[in-house]
Amino acid sequence: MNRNKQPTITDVARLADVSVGTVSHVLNGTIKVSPSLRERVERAMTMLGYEQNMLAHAQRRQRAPVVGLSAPHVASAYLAALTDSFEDVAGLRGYQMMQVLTRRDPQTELRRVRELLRHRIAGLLMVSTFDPRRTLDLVHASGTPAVLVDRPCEDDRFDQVSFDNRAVMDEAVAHLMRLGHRRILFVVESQVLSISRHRIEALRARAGASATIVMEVGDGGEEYVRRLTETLSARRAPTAVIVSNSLIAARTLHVLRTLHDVYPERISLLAFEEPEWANLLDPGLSVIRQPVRDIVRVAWDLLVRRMTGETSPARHMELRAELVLRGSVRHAPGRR
Amino acid sequence: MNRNKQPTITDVARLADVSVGTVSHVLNGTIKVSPSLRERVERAMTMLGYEQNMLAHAQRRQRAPVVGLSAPHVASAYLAALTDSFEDVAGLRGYQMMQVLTRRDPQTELRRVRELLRHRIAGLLMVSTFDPRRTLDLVHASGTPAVLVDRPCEDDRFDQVSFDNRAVMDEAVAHLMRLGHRRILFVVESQVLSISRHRIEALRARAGASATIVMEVGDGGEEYVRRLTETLSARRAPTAVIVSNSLIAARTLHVLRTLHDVYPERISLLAFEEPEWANLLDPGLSVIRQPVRDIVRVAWDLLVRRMTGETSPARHMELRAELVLRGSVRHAPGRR
DNA sequence: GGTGCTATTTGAATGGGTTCAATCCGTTGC
DNA sequence: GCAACGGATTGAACCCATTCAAATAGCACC
Repeated sequence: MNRNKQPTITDVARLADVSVGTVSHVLNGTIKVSPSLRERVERAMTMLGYEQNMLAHAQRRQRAPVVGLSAPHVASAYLAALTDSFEDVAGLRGYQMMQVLTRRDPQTELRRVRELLRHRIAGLLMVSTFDPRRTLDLVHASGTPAVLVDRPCEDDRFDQVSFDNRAVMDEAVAHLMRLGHRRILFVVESQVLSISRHRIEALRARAGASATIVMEVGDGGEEYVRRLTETLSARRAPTAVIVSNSLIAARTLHVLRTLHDVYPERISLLAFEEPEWANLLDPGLSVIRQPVRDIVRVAWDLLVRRMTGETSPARHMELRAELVLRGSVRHAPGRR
Repeated sequence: MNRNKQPTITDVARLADVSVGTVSHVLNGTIKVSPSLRERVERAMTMLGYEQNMLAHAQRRQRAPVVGLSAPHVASAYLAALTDSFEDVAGLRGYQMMQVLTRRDPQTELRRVRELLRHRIAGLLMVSTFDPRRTLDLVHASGTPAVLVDRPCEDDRFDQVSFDNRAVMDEAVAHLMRLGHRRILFVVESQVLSISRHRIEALRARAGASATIVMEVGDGGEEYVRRLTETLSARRAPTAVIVSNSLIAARTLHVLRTLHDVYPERISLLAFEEPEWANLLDPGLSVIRQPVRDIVRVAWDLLVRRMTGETSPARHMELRAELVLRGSVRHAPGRR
């Protein structure tokens, strides 16, 4: 393994017989350099196999050409797509992506984001935990531009982009009610998550509190299977289930299929997020589709604005999500 | 936005009335500091809200506490899980993860990995493209420790960890043949990928070249749907299809279901990778399961060894993959 | 040839840490 | 009481870039 010292800007300058300043200017296009010198410098760089040291670069500039991404995990199709999009757009603009995972835990989020900030990243995208306050204080104190994505938060210090969960939930519930559903179960990861609260509000506002059950299930482990089975076997069981992500959707489908003769005839299923397999099932899974590339694009625009020094008041943007109906949503039993 | 200068180690030293050296030693545990001084320093740090500047730290040490991950994308369940595991294990050891995506293109890989290396990362995990040679030369020249994951490569300069694709493919094909299958279609992303070559070798060795068809389909777009439909509708159509990843599996399932009365009775399906939905389908999807956490753990161990200066010859480790049979694999039609 | 411009080029100061040789100081042994 | 020792502490040099004030070069015009 060749651990020889790599050439520095000084080596390049010596070989090209120019000052280090000139080399730096060629490297960064800081000021105009005459074609002849530029060429000499570039030749020297390729001869030596010189690679700019971004640590020194960033150290001097006080910001690394790196953007951070903090998210709960990357296991869900939704967050994987978000990560993918972000890397794509950041890479195109010459930024690297440094990613931390919060495992849904505010403490972990605080610790990992603190570590990120120590690297003097130029900007940060956060898909926050249910309680990001201390983390946000830290980010704010550091002066690092940040945009909160997907999960709105009572905080007017940061730009935010999210989906209009209330509107799409209202649309979905209205549709279920038109189909005759009068008892709706909503399964959420966590009630304290802002998006869950908004969805629950919309659900209750449209269907009435007495017609709804909310079940909180974390990541939907074995315990969930038991509770769901019980709830769906009760005498006045729900006729429609809405789940808040695709991981829970998978678990729920499993349960629905073990119960005898209920799915999809007697119980309808609708999921937030659109996993790749939604359309492979029979019946197809009805979903609420959230356009990931759009949210990343909007968030990136906001982030770039802040990174280039814009200081206008924080904005909160909401994008529309889309209700995609497939065979998993049917008329309530006894109707039509 | 508070863009005031953050406190430096000098500020801390002044406030605690010690030298900067002492503060640095408290920060990094470089040498022993007496409890009384240590406490004074720590108090000063919290008073000022000091956060270590990792750029300066890394610049002096010539290595950032950052590990790189280069992978084709994160859209597949397999690569998402790999990313997740890597972030987990790296985070536990105080490293940040900087990720680049190669989009399956050697040029992009070269460019993005070069950018990574400029950040003087301490180590690199690569899930390489089909032709990583120039990238590997660059990595080698930089002296950065690296481990090649999942996709073996003719290169004895780097440690490698992969699954034993030949063995598991042999096991799978042997099983299909016992069930009477004599014409097997193998659908791969790209034939030039080393894992594809190994799988194809094992397939042909076991089933005979004349009994196998290999179809190359990239990411399995519309074109693939057409070609697959055609192949499966031919007079002597294959009775078993093996696909090399879960994205292609999804597409393939779709096609199988549009064809009339063939799946799963007349055509069996087996997929490399285990997507979360494998067991949700009816029939369940048979898969070749590749334990992701294991491969990351092994790779990390190797990487740490190199990062701490071990110079033994490069090792090539192979892990066993596991054949998981479900309803999608049946007897060939006419048999039993 | 000299003057006055402008466009390039230079190089020393700088960023915020780490590190190591030198210093300091308290003990121990005689 | 003094020398030798060893552990704790110090602070100047260094890492490799960027940047800006100052020097220089090139050119047109008289």
